[in-house]
Amino acid sequence: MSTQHPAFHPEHNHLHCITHALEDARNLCKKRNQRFTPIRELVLKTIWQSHKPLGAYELLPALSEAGFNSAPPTVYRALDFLQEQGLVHRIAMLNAYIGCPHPEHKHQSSFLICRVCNNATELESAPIDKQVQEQAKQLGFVPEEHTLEVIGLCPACQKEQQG
Amino acid sequence: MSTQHPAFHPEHNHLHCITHALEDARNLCKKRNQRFTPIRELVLKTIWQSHKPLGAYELLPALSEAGFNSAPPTVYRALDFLQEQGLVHRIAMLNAYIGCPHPEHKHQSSFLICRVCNNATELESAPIDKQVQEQAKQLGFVPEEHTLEVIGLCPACQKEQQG
DNA sequence: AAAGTTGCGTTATAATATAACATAATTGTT
DNA sequence: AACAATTATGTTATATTATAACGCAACTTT
Repeated sequence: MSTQHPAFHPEHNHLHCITHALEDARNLCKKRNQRFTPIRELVLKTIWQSHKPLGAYELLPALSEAGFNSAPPTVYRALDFLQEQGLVHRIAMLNAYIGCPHPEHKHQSSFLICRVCNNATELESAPIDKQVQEQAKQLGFVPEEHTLEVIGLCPACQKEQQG
Repeated sequence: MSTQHPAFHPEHNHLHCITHALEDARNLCKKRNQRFTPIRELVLKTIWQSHKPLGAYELLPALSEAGFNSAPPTVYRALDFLQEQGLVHRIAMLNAYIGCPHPEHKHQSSFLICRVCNNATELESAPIDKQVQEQAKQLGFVPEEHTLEVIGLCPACQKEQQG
């Protein structure tokens, strides 16, 4: 479980998450003939510094420090690209962005988000998809994409609250 | 089905929706000892002018026309109240607000939203709740609230697209 | 090497939301 | 009814998030 959902396991080796995500991204972009430019890579790397969703403006300092232009359009363009490639998801409730741990296949976005530590973990979307399909079908609606965002308490923060 | 989910049935008598929603709101507020002030009522009524989610700034003209102050805080305060009372839901993907057709019991928010006509209909949340509970439990996460937002094509707009 | 496409720099501004504080209206208490 | 306490609204200013528009640079294809 820890390897599949490291967000709620503070003891995990996060370097693995980062390097794996960046390698994945490089490979996917190559396979798809998409350009994984330095800016895009840096934005993705910055997002992956933690499992906490980051706002667009929180990504600007990293660009600035690396000597790039750091006006909003720069980061929004990178985010658009990364979202198109499925490398990051946007969490609408938070106006924030988070890395996707399995970007190989396009899928819908579902997250558990801890309201205390802000860590977020992506859920398997298949079971939700099925539910959505069923209910939509009854109404004659054709679903194209969706987002599910769950706020609550992660295991670690539950313990904190008891103490 | 038409009465339960009028949003996707253009022929429905929408006056019923409006009057019913306002009556519901009046009764609920009385029961809960909450003040259903003219501003709050007007904002709710304006939201209920259609089944399309409205942005906060789209609500301001109605306030202005009725002679109220129409600076943003006015409408946001009304929206906060209405959300607390479960009379409207916020749709995060759209930064928009929509009336709740069954505000009696607090519940999670789930919507099908047509990307062409913008009409939105609320889903029964119980089945989704169950899914969320199950997946959350496996990770030791305690869900507190969630939103599910599905973009797609409503029945009417599917027909349009064929023609 | 030229043309076409894609990405980036830059400036300005749009769209959404909240902070802070004063005044008014309502409610509860004597 | 008068007062105090609470809740709602008016008002000004500003924070936060996101996009438009346009020119230049870098890559890609031929």
